Amino acid sequence: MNFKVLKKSKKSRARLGIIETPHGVIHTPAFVPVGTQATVKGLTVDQLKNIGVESLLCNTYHLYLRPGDKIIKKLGGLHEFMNWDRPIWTDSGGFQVFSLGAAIEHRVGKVASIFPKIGNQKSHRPIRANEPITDHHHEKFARIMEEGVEFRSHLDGSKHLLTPEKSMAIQKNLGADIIFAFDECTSPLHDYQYTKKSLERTHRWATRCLRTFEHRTSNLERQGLFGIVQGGVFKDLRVKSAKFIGALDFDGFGIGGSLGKSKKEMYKILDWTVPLLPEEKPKHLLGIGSAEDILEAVERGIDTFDCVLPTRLGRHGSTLLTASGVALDVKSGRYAKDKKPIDKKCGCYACQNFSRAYICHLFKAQEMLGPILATIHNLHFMEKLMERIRKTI
RNA sequence: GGGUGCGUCGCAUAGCGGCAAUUGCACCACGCUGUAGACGUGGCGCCUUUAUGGCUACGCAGGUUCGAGUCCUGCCGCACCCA
Repeated sequence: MNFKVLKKSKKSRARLGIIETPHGVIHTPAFVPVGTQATVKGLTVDQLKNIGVESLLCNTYHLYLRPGDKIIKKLGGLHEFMNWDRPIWTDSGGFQVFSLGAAIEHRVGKVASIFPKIGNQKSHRPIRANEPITDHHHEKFARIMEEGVEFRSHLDGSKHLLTPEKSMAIQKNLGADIIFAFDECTSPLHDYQYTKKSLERTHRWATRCLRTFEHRTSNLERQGLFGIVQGGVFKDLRVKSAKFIGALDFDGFGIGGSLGKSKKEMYKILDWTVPLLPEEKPKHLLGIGSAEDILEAVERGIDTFDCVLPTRLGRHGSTLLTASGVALDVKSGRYAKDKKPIDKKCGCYACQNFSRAYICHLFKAQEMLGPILATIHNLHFMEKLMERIRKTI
């Protein structure tokens, strides 16, 4: 993997670049759709290519559990398996440490503006490490240790130990072009002490990943390995992490973990960390993907993004409409007689061919074409957004 | 003509003396940011000062009871069976 900065903005830290991988190039800034289980839910690879998608992000944890990384390796690797010949990224399983662990316990997402509305709680006190779980319906599936993370499979309850070494081995078997170091994504409700402890462990895991990872002579032939900066909302921890991870021999960097309780906090986190990372290497903001957030992050020097938001919103019947990312709830009955396309200025397959009324009907009737068309629209929207950003730089 | 059963919030259901009343569907609103998510949460008689509030409600009319969707009588309607 190689990265070249082609142009730098004079107004901000934004830059235009190109990532070269064994399976082709990624023009940055780029949005990377998520295809967790070796598929972007609902879409064929041809549809993705028509939209202009250059790369996809798949998931180590999910593919390890099913069908198994060894099977995928035998079948010729992930590219061959899913018939996608363009670049693939794989997440390390680090996010599942959170989503199957603290997220269940704390009932939150990684951006804490998504606070739970359960009960009458208006505010959340920070959660201390090892605090007992009181609600049995919210028992977590992940237990974190120095060695790695013990998962209880969400599929069949079986136990699996995922370690930095194992994550690297799985990701090697899957054969993605860009892979991530195994980390712990912390919760916005974790306090300073816990976040610090977790950060130090993630740093040790990062060096273990690098030690396991095979560096070959030619950069272009081999996988690129990205290290992940953690530290939650705490400035000194983020700075410490950016310095530590940034000094290691990674091919690029991800900014991960809890990104605070508001968008402002997220932007601050980027302001603290991005300038401390090697300038010539690509920087990825993990799991962020609203149009507004992407614009702010690009200005702060982020090159690539992955996010489930456009695909998930599409499946759930919300279609992205405007540049600010405001969604139109196309499945709502108020569009049942609306002849207009989702967005009359949009050139996507859905908007060129179908009315809101038709797509609304498909959702009401639970026809699979509804989520498919809405997903096409949303990914097209993201692709155009990134294109516009690249032109502007 | 005789008999049996049944009539509950748009539809379908639960309810067997303390009920504005269960559940599913439909409908409506909101949420979703490295995918346990084609999902989740809430609402769904009317009114209001939104409350340990008021009113009106389980085919219709009476009755028993402190209290009736629930028990009794009659009527109406529907279904099935026997003539």
